Amino acid sequence: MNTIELFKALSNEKRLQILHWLKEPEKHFPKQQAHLPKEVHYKGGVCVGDIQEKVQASQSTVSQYLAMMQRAGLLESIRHNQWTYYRRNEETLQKLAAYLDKEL
Amino acid sequence: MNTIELFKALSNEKRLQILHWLKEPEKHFPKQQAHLPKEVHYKGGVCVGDIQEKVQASQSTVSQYLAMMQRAGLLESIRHNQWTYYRRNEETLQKLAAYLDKEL
DNA sequence: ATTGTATATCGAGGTTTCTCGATAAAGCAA
DNA sequence: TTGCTTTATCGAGAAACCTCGATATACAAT
Repeated sequence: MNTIELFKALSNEKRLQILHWLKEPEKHFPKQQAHLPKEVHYKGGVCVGDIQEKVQASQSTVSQYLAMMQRAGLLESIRHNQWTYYRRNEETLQKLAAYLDKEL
Repeated sequence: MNTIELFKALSNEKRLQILHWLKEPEKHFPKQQAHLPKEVHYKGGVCVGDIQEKVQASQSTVSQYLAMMQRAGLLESIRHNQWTYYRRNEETLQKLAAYLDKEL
């Protein structure tokens, strides 16, 4: 867990918002995954396009934000066909919360 | 509590270190406050010079770091004579930890 | 094969951050 | 007053971040 990298990733309004939305994906992305058949359904994951539409930034910006958050460990992803689904990595978030609470 | 501002302030190795040191000031700044008489002693506060000596950065850098952390709410300060004593603002840290644990 | 869609990467311009030395301000000591 | 110490602020150059459009890649559909 690279704390600095994590705090940097969290230091941006839009990235923070994305992370927040992904806490309740079915709530914030109601029409999500119209593409995927249920059996392949990536639990809690939302594709880049749906996120982009909501966050109001260019496609490349959103793609880079998501990649950055994944590098920091905040998100994880899988690719299915042409879509990449991102969801939160709760383990990292838990660890960070514990670090803030106990060590910092 | 401005979350973005807080995360930015935490996104720097040296600032994070200072915050950490100030958790146990008597441990990390043993010869602290030789200047002050006990009755004026600012509990847990450490002066800029002592912090600068330990963090290894220029005087102006350290002064700016401390001011920035104070603006974000991570630190608080009082001035006594020519010294400014900085200590942690535990309330903000508590709130941030709670935010990370519950809301984020 | 060609076209279309979703995502990633590249290159670049503008903005912010990092960090410093120089200078200012504030207060103590002679 | 003059000088000394401590901290804050200013100005600036280098590095990092933000954000975009253009292009590349990967795969599906026709």
